[in-house]
Amino acid sequence: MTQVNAKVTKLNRVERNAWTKQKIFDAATKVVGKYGYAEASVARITEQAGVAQGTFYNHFENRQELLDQLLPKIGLDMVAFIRARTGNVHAARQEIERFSAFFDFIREVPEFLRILNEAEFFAPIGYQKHLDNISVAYVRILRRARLAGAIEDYSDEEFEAIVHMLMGARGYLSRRYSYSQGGVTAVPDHVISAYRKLMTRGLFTASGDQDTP
Amino acid sequence: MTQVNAKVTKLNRVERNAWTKQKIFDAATKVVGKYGYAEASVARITEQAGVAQGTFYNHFENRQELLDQLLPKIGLDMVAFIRARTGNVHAARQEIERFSAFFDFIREVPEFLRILNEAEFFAPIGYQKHLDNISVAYVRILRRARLAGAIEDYSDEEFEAIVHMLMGARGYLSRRYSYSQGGVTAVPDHVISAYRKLMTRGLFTASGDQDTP
Amino acid sequence: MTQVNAKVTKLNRVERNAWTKQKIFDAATKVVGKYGYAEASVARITEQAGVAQGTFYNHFENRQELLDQLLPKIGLDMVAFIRARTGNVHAARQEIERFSAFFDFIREVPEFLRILNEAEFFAPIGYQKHLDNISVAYVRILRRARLAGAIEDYSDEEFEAIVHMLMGARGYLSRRYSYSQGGVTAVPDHVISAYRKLMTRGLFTASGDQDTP
Amino acid sequence: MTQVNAKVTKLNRVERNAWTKQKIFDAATKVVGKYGYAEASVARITEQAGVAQGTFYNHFENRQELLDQLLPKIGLDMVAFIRARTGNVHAARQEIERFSAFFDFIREVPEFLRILNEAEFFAPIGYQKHLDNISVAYVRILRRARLAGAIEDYSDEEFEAIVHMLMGARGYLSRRYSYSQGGVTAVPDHVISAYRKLMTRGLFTASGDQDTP
DNA sequence: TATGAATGAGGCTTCATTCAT
DNA sequence: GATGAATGAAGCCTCATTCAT
Repeated sequence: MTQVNAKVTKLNRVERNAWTKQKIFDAATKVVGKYGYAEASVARITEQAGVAQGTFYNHFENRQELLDQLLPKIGLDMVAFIRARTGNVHAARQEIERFSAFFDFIREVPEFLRILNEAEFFAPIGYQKHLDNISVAYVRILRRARLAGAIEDYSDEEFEAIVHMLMGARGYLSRRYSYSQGGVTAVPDHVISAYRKLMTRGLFTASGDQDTP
Repeated sequence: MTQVNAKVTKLNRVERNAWTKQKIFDAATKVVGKYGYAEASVARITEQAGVAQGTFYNHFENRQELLDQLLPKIGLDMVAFIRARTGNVHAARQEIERFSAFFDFIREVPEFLRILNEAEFFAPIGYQKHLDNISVAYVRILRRARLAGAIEDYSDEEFEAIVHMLMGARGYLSRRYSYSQGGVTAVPDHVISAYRKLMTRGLFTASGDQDTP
Repeated sequence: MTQVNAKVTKLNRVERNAWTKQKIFDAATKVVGKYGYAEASVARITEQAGVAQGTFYNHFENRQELLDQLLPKIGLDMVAFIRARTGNVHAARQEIERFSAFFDFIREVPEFLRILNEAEFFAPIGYQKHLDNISVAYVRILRRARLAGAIEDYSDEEFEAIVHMLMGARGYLSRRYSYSQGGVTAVPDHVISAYRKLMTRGLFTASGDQDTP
Repeated sequence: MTQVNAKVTKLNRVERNAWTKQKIFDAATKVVGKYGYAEASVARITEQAGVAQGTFYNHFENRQELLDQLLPKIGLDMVAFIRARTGNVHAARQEIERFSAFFDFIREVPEFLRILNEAEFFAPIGYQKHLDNISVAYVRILRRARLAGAIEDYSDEEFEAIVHMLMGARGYLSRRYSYSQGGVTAVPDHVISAYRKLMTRGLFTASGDQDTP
């Protein structure tokens, strides 16, 4: 929602063009964030943007194209946000920080949650793009941790699975704890601590369970 | 999809009634599984069921009511399925079995995945009911494992968070690995092994990370 | 709403039949009175009567037939009611009494108002029958008053027109003043007095207006 | 039914817009006049208007909104029509003229009758608006007549009641005498004369009836 | 490029009536 | 005669998209 220019002063053709498109983008973010994809009709979006319905089709092939661009765009903002909040500490600590920062971002951009959650079904292309963005970056982080000795005995393939688990858990928890009527609430401490424990010791004690049966 | 009777032999009124409702249920399962809730119009469902559109409203108040009944119904089938596949072994091993059995069930009832995934947005009431069904049972299992000494140092609140994480991870992975055009594929071994490791040792080594900073 | 028998003791075939039909009648009176003809679906009426939908068609050719029987039936109750309230006084006084009694009846049978008012459009056949019932009786009354010298210089044809005017005025006023949420209110005194004046002196003074121009 | 332009020559956007709305209005007038409100489906109206069903909703929020605008619109035409036909004569004579002119208008705009009569139930908002339009004007006329000495001894409250009676009688009579299959017939002379007598002398002779009993 | 009215397919739901039991 | 599930036509409304201005 990078509002380019609150006051239109003197824009050339190209700028006016981009400015209109941006208005539509911002409107879509608000509308989808508030009502969800299903209720995000072109009429509603253009009304919110303050342009005519026809204008929409000068900037997007169709409704779906816009919807599919929404999540990846904001998703990158999220990556930047989380990276900025991650200190230079031990890998396990970093992961907890990322976990927390994720929830902070949701509070910062409340629309994100709904846009993310519903995207899988309403904007599958955009969703896939977002997933790739995130998971590639995440696996890289885990590899680096392994090099540093903070992770042992996980293969690259297993990393990928782990990343998906973490993303899944995260998404799930965010839906469970972060929705609140009107605003977004913090995640309770016990969720954080459970996450830390799971990350550092696993759930079960080793006794009585051997890896190879 | 408990097809009561493939051939109508001689049913009394009550049975015919139930049979019709079941036909609608089965049809809905197929339609939602194939096209998703959003495309599951009453017209499509009744056509698939082989009844008139009006008949639908003799059995359900409205479209939403049916959609909200779909997941909890199949969800209980799933619980039974998983329970039947869980041996009397150490708690950690059991959890892995459950994890695997979940994916087996998806192959058994391929519609379940989509019905589950989309329910959160399209059938929120049914989704909540399903969630409660599952998470209550799950927390009980974890508590028992704690009593048996297989889990240490997790509080009840943390259990709840863990359950949500596990459910989230599971759902996510199922979407990632189980969709295939037309059919459903098995989950790769490295996903299982990654899961086992996460459960039994956590992700990170303890060195360099203290619980209290 | 002549509830034949509160307790069903021992009825033969014919009596049971009449009893069922009466139940449907009473139910229709309540339903139309409360919701209007448009909302008086067969389903609603039979539900209120406590019989199955199919039963309805054992007693009435179709929905319309019932609706058309409703008003004439209650209309005759009204005539009887008004007659019972009309004293043996001068014709003009009698007319005022009838006018008042009409509004009393509405309070006695609150369903009547709606059944009467909407009948013109939803049960035209029944409406016409009711109209004939009433207007024939009314003209007879006026004739008698003319014989007695209480009315002068009105022809039979003009009587008919007057009756229609009186009925029209009455119906209109009843709608204007008698509806109240839930119950029925009395008609204000000034309406009664305006009516009396109109009946006994007309609206305009004679000065300056000759009958023949 | 102010047909702006039978042939579309060269209209700008605003004009085209108004023109379409007018087409829908005219169509609705015809359809309601012919079939009544209950049968005036959006499909029928738009078909008659020669536009798509969806177009309807570009000009009216919903079906009811149009229906509620219909009567007040034509009602004002009627007021103008009647006023144009009312000469500068004695008040009583004027009232007779209005009475006659009302029936003339019905012959001029045959749809009006049905639109007026059914409005009370099918377009209550529009009906109320129309009523207010008319009755306010009517009471004003009566007051002026009282000032001029043409009416004596009626209070303002009684005026209001009288107006309602007159409107009721008029409506009733119009339904009784003006409907004819296909066309509209004139009102018989004896109705007019009965009306005049009622207005100028009342119905009953004074003898034997005192105002205070 | 911006506009916004026009389009028409498609969705959900209601309801009078039929008919097998 | 009573039942009530089944039927299918019809109604209102939404909405993505097109197109003339």
